[in-house]
Order: sequence, then structure tokens, then C-alpha cells
Amino acid sequence: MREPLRRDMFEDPDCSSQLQPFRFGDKWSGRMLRCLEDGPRRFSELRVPLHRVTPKVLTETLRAMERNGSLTRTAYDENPPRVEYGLTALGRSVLGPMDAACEWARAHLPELAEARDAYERG
Amino acid sequence: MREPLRRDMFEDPDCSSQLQPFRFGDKWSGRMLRCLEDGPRRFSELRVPLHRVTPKVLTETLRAMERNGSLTRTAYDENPPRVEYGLTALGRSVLGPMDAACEWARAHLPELAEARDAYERG
DNA sequence: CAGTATCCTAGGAGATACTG
DNA sequence: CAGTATCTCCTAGGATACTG
Repeated sequence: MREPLRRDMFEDPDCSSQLQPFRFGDKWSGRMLRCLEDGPRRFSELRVPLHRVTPKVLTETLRAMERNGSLTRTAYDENPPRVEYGLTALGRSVLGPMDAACEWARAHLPELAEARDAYERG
Repeated sequence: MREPLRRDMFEDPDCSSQLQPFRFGDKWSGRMLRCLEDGPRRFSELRVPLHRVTPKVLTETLRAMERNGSLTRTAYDENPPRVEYGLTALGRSVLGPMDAACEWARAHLPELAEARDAYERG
């Protein structure tokens, strides 16, 4: 809980997120859910594991998820500014089916690789 | 079982497939799994419920799914030609997590609509 | 029937630079 | 820190026409 997000969080080559057989919302939403499952995070915190996303796209992703009720944006009136993004109950509930999908991917990774190879061979 | 596929199979406005909170593979793969779950279908059969897809894209989708091991293509040496597409065990196994996703979407449809409205209002 | 072959377009996403 | 503002690019996907 509440540990800093690792920069390589989504870069394990054995991670099922690499082949993306499923997509939750747009390109980054699924990963976003993972980033927030242990509690709210700041914009700059999210940029660490999601370091391939530009601020523009990160903002777009956050706005879209806010719009569909997956997360809330809380701005604290401080200087320097502080903003936190946290999952709503609705957003958290998506983790259920997402875990099912991840579980499937993990379990079938070898079969997927084998199928691809078989197709290439002829 | 084995009933003809309805043209409006994916056009029920209450169908959770309309808002596509999840995507399985590309745009048409998820629907394709549904089309094939009751047994193999011919190219032209698939064009009925998937009548918005062009033959080119339908072919691309089928090839992609064949490549990743979700389905098999069987061509019978007849005239006129007959080709059937059927799910593999791997392809069928995807229906598990997909059902979980559909179940989630169905259960949370009202919340999703409400969240969207709330965002618009404020 | 079961596809190819061409051409074309929208929009998701990235690169880069700037700001309250 | 937490974003905007522009500009650009790529490619999934569609329109249309043709074929073994």
C-alpha cells in the first residue's frame, strides 16, 4: 500500500499487459486503474510508471475517466499546486473483470505464443 | 444452437456492447467471438450481424484471429466454394473473461449513464 | 461464395514548447 | 507542479470496385 510507483511497472516482458489482448477504455486507462488501486496519486506520480505518455494525453485520459465516473480529481489550494486522482467505487469495480482478463492472459501466454509461431510456420 | 445470426444482433440500444468499455482485440473480434460461440459459421453468415464491416476488414479480422489462435479456417473443395470459421479451445476460453466484462457492463450501465450526466451538469 | 485490390479518411496518439 | 497549446503522424478502419 502507498508505495511509490515503479518506473518499470508496465515493462516486464512477461507481463500480460504487453500483448494487450484486451483493452479497458483507451490505451492508458487499464494501466491507470492499476496505478490507482492502492490509493490516490498525483499527476507527477502517475508520470513515473506511465513515462511513455505525454502530459497532453495523460490529461485527456484522466478527463475521460473522470467523465465516465472512474475517478475523481481533487485540487488542493496550495502553492506549489497539488492535485490528486483517486478511484471511485465504480472505477474500483472495474478491477474485477480486469483481474479476470489478466488472469486469462497470464494463464494462456504460452498458448498464444505457440499459436503465433504455428501460424508463421505455415 | 445453430440458429441463423440475427442482423440486429449487436444493435440493441440496451446492449452493453454499445458503450464498449472494454475491447477484446480489435474493433470486431469481441463480436466475432459471440458470432461463433454456437458453432462454426461461413463468411457470408458472419456478414449478417456484422453488416457494418466491409469484406476487407472482415477478412483482416478473421486472419488476425486465426493468427493468434482464436479460430480456424476450413475451406471445403466445393463449387460454389464453402469456407467455415470455428473457434479453437483457446478462442472459446476468451468467452470466460468476456462474459465477466459483459456482466460488469450490464450491472453498471445505470451508474455509467448517471456519471456521464453528472459530469455534464457540473 | 468468398474473398482481393485500391484508394482514402478520421482521430488516437506522439513530439515539442510554453504557462499560471 | 500540473497542466495548455500546436503541430504532426500513423494506421485502424471504411468506400468502392473487381475476381477465381
